[in-house]
Amino acid sequence: MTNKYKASTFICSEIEQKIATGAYKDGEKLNEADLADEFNVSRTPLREAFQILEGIGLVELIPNRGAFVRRPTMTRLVEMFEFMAELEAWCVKLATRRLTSAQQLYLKRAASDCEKALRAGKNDEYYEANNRLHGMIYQASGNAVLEEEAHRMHRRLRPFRRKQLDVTGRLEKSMQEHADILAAMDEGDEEKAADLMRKHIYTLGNTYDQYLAALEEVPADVIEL
Amino acid sequence: MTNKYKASTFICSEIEQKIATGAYKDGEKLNEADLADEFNVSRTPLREAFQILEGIGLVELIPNRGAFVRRPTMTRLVEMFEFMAELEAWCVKLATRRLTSAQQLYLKRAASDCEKALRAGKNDEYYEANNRLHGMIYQASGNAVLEEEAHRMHRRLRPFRRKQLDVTGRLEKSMQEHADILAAMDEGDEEKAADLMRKHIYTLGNTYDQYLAALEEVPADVIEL
DNA sequence: TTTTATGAGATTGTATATAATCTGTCTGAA
DNA sequence: TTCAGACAGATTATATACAATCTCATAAAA
Repeated sequence: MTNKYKASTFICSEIEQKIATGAYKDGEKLNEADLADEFNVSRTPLREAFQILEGIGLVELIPNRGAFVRRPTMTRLVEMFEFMAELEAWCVKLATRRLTSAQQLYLKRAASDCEKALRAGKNDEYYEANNRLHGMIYQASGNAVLEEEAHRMHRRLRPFRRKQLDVTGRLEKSMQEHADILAAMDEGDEEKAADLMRKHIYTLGNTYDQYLAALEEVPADVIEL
Repeated sequence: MTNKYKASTFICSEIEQKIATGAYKDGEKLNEADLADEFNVSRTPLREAFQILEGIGLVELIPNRGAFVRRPTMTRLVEMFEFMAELEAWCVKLATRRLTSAQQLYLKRAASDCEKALRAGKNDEYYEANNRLHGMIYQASGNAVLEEEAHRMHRRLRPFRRKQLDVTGRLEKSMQEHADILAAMDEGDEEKAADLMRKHIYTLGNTYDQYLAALEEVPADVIEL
């Protein structure tokens, strides 16, 4: 392995990508020996990667049978976004009640960083600032379990996102949505804030649906929110 | 291993129990070689068990450092119940809209089985029927991702439950709550049904809190709902 | 023909061996 | 003393060896 990280981590993200892009088809069996060969590692780290992938839901592990690709269908992907939307809406609702002034400041800075990055056309920075914004909302919910689950779900959706492309000015709209959510939080209107967040996240699923419903295969990724 | 199952599965539930009961203390390091010795297996299935436990959140895996017990604090346990309550409330809300008559029938039967088991004092049967009831509500939500996450969270809470004991007639109250939830669903009042379910689950956390807040240590388990 | 046995080959599960990394202690220089 | 470097022991990560299980084709029996 050229990478300094644990081999299993690397392998995991590689396979994750291959499943997301469709290089590995749904239901396909992943043979340990073959893949170990392909990645130039032994079966041990590979099996570890399988277990992680099972946790992400991209692989099904059947005892004494092996690992099988479980690629989300269009329907399932929409359900994942629906679930994520609800989680984030709940985070916002709780955060609105419990937000400290320090957290509030942090959120505004993250939002402003998003805007700067967008104007500068720096997608990586936008991505990072956006993560900071959402991450702080998870944290500000004050429920550490909810926070973790939100992060986990976000991570599960990651391979189905696209960092690079801004389709139909979605990013511009996202900026406005961020602002609206923060405004509603400032007003202390938790229902409104939650509702806006739900739509903000769920729009992704819909946009996705709208563009790609006709396609048989689930495409590789989704625009970033 | 005397068991016919995969060793890792067995080991996993053993360690799970030991963490829940406090035999392994929070933050304690789990040494691979020692535990392998203790369970009379090699380190391989043990490492697998660690990974599963990490997914359940009972262990933290630090690369090149090892596995460390992460036993939920009282606060965290309450947060877990809070999260579960919200998940189930959402399930009920969606289920109320989408319930088929077959599913409705299934629910009523499960509820009635709960009652029979309770009267007969058969705790195992109550447990099973109760699971059927809740499981069907997850399924009837129509969102497979939500359904899975509800099951996952239920499983995570399992080691902290107690199947045997009915404290302060909690089970009797649970029966009534089941009936009320189903009634609200029949009426098509999704908000009411969701609210009742939220309280039904969350009561556990509160009951727990009420009884055991004074204790320093998180006790082994919680009454069944 | 259909069904059940059986065995070889393939594949997964577990054990063990080797490599890489960490931890803590010691030394010696500033 | 205090701190960087280095070495030894311990521990984890990975590779390989061995055991258990499954798959599937073949063949014998109903």
